[in-house]
Parts: sequence; structure tokens; C-alpha cells
Amino acid sequence: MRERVLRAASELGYRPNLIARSLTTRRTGMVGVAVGSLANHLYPGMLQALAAHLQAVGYRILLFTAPLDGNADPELEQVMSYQVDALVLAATTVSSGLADQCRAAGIPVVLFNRTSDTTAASSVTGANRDGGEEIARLFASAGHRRPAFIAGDPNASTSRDREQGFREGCAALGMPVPIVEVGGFSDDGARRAMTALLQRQERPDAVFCASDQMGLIAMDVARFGFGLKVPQDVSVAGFDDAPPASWPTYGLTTYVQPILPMVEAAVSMILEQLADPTAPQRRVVLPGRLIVRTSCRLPSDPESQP
Amino acid sequence: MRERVLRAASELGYRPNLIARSLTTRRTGMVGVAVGSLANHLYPGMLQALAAHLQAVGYRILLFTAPLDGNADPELEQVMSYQVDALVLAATTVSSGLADQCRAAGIPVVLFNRTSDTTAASSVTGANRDGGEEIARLFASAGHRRPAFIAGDPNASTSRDREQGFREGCAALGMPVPIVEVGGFSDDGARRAMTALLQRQERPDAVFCASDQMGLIAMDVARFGFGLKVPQDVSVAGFDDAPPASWPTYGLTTYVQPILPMVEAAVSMILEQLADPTAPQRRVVLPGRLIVRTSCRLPSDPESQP
DNA sequence: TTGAAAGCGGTACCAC
DNA sequence: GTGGTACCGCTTTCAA
Repeated sequence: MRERVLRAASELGYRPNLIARSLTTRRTGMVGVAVGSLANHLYPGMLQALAAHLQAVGYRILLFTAPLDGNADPELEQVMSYQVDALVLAATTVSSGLADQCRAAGIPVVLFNRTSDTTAASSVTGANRDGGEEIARLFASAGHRRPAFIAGDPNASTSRDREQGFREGCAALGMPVPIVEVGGFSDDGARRAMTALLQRQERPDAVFCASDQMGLIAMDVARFGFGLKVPQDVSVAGFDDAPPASWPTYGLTTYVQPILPMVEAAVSMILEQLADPTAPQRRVVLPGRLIVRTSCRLPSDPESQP
Repeated sequence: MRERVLRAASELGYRPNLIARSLTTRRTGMVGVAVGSLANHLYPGMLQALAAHLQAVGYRILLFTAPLDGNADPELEQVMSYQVDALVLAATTVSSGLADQCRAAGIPVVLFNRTSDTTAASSVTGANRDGGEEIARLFASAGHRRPAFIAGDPNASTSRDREQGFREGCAALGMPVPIVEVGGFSDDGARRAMTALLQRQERPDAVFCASDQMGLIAMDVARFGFGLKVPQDVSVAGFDDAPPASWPTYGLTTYVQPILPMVEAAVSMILEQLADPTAPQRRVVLPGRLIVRTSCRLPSDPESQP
């Protein structure tokens, strides 16, 4: 009998309606993912990995792209109305106040590549502070004396943490306080910032950019806008290890964000929260590592021995 | 009374359950989107635009990333079980047989950046054939005599159409039949293909790559692997106008895929099908245009006057 | 205007 | 095993 039903079902091309099922099981199997600009080279890879991992454990992604300007919250409330089982916030423009609402609604939230003060959400980030410090160390060891920093969005925890690590590193190693320009994680912003930096009387000799995206642009500005050689005339470092950083034309020295471990951590945190809603929120910081390529002067280079 | 209810609702933080609503309205407001590798620089932009446009008309994206290897269909059936209102297929690895199933289930399907023989699905593509032809024309006008083509996935209609246009263009303009290597739209594949091309006795003097992604890699191989100058030693052209193509280090000449119009067309086709399920399937081919940058020799260059 | 009831497509639990 | 029923949260229709 059971078989007969099964047979008939497949003959008729019957597909159980997962939506209807979710009504009684209270599990939709959907995870809302909010992502800012996919133009940042970091996010496509993150999204791909997240989708793959989530699919592997039976979840699907309800995607939501935050508008670059202004408030993303209303749209995000829509996503909540879809009864997603969890929420991954990888966009900086989403207010963290929303995390509290989710918490109240019993939806686990994990902040990806950002943190916030709220206790309502877990977060996964790379070792932003450490990375900034490592870059400072590299600059110092190569004998640089005029460090600069191109910041991302001043409101983003990622940018602030990287800057803090860099500043502290510079201070600890006897370098001057870095000159700071804001690039806002955007292409145009980065272009303007690097241009401003290179137009100064006392041109910086080493520029740390808060993202590879901006680092690549900074290199282009140095080379094509000012005819400078990288790293002979100016060292450039980035953050993320986005794919183009390793392309031979760039060879951008950078601090890796361990995307895969970050994604794995995010997924397991979601699963953990789902299994036990009373589990405490966690803040995971995953170590990266410095990848030295060719865009920065090295200690062994003759230029560094004055 | 009405007001009192409304007030109470908002005080309690009530959110209507869109999932439950969809049960009776038979509209989930979700569109399934299958995308292959986000590593191809074309897709993040496409996804972003699609998400924005779909959100604007009240739809959300249920994302599905196709595994690179093998069969994506089982996972896609899951997506169908979520009762998506429509499906956008931007991945080549999804079988077009699935489109028929959707059709049977009354779900509109639009193929994005690909076609297939099935009559069950609409499609939106760039002018692949024309683009290939334009590149041939450019090569011919610059006096090139040894054209080559780096193909993408041989099963992909996009790659085949571009190749066909290129071949026909070469033939019509009196150039030899192009040498063809398969790059498979992958980084490694492109590297191997370009390497094979440049190792030939009779080295090609102009290489057309089926995607910008591969074109950029081809340029790197030429420059860093073989120490060649682009375009003096070899011209390279791509297809898509992906963001890095316009970066000054590359200046990759390419044929634009009009992403925004393509996305708009896809969305309006979905809306059309939703409004009238009996509406005929359409195949839209959107014109692009040649963007001449610095990676190809030009007719006015001295090298082209032998 | 307000209220009650049926039904969307499933699941879960209960008798038989 | 098999069949029946209540219920998930909403919309729609029909009565009051």
C-alpha cells in the first residue's frame, strides 16, 4: 500500500510542499543572508562558500542585498516575515538594533565580518587588530618611516579594528602616527584617498589599505596616476587576500581573512543556536596570516638600509 | 476596533507570516536563482542587480549555487519544493530538462546568459554571435593573420555562439581559421590554454577569449609567463566587460554584456509570465558593443602596416 | 462593521 | 498497518 502511494506520487510528479510543511514543523530550512556590495571581492567567495555549506546541512539562502545608501532594515523585516531559521548579516549598513528584534523573535543572528556591541548576536571576524599590527611590523622592518592608512567605512568595526592594530603597531615600533584618509571601502573613495596621500608634500612611503579592493586601486593610482614604482617608491598592503591580490600584476601583500573557516564557524554557530536557543552568543575571531608578495619593500632590500 | 487591533499588533511586535499567507495566495514572492561559480566576475554584478530589481517589485531571491561538478538537479528540485514563483537559471550545469519540469509545474523559467533548445524556457543573452564577429573584425582591421580562440565550456551556448561569430567573421574577412583551445571558463583552464597557444611554433598574434575572466589570465600568461608585450606581441580580447577589464593594468578590449538591460529583461519576462502563464516564451538577445581599450593592436598602429 | 468557518498542504497523534 | 482528525497562520467567503 505504502509502495503504491509512493509509486503513484512519483508518477504524478508529486513534490511535497516544503512551505506547507514548515507551518507545522516551525522550521523553514531557509537562512536569510544580507550582503552589502558584491563588488567587494571578498563577498562573492564568502557567499558561494556559505551557500555550499548551508546547502550541505539542508538549508537554503534567502538572499537580501542591502542598498548602498541608507536604511536596509525595512527590507530585512520582510525577510524575517519569511520565517527564516537564522540570519547572517554580512552588510555593514544593517542596523544592529535589528539583531535585538531577531533575538526577541527567537531567530539566531550571526554577524559575518563585523561585530557590534549588542549582546544579541554572535559574530565571526578575521583577526583584524592582529592583521593591522602585522602590517605595521612589516612596514617597520623594511625601514619605512611615513606610514599611511586608507580607512574603509568609519562606522565599520572591521575598518576600525584594522586601524587600531596598525596604529598601535606603528607606535610600538617607533614609527610616526600614520596619516589617515577615508576610502569608505568604495572604488572612488579609495582612488581619492590614495591621490590625496600621494599629493602631500611629505609623501607616505608605505600605505596600508583596509581592504584588498582598495589596495588594488591604490596600486593603480600610484603606478598610473603618479608614475610611481611599487614597492620601490611606495609600499602598498591590503587586507582580505581577495583573488586579484595574487594576480602577478599586483602581487599585493595582504593579511588573509580565512573565509572558509569563517564560513564554517558561522554555520556551526547557527546550528548550535538552532539546537539550543539558550546557548550563549559567541564572538569568534579567526586568525589569518600575513601573505608577503611583491607590493611591499622587504627588510633585505637595499633601499631599507639607509 | 480595527485600530485597536492594529495598535495591539504593533505593540506585540506582530509580523504576518508570509509563508502561511503564501499557502492560500499561492504566491510565495520568492524567485529561485541558480548561479554557477561566483568566481566569474560577471556573476556577482548580475546577482546584485537581479536582487535589487527583484526586491523592487516585491520578490526575494532564494539562492542556489550549483556545484561545479556534476549534477545540480536534485538540489534544484528542493528549490522547486519551496514553491518559488519563478526560476532564473544562470548556471550552465543545470540541465535544461529541468526547465520542462518547471513548465509542467507552472513555474516560469528564464535562462540567463544561456539558451537551450527547449521551448519550455525563455532566455536572455547578450549578442554573443555578433560580439565574436566584431572581435574578428577588429583583429582583421589591425592586420592580424593568426587568430586564436580560447573557448569556455564546450557545452555552453554562450561559448559556442561567440566562437561561431568569431569563426564566421574570420572567414568572411579572409583570415585563417582560428586555432582553438578550450579554457572551460576556469582560471586553470585558461592558463593552460593560453600557454599551449603561445608555445606553438606559429604563435597566434591575436587571441579572443570567451570571457574576460579568461582574457585577464591570458594577458598575465603572455606578460609574465612568456615575457610578451600586449598588444605589441600579441593582442588579447575578452567578452563581458567585467570590472577588472577596465583596470589600467589590463585595459582589456572586450565586447560588453549589457548586464543591467539583461537583468531588466529577465525580470520583466518573469512578471509577464506570472501575469499571464499562457504568454509565449521569449528569447531575448540584447545588443552589446565593442569596447576598445589597450590590449589589442589598432589599425593605426605602425605594426599593422607590414 | 464584525464574526465564524472553510481551506491552503502538510504533520502529528490518536484510534482502530 | 490504516484511517481520521486537529492544527500550523493566514486569506477568503459568507452570515449575522
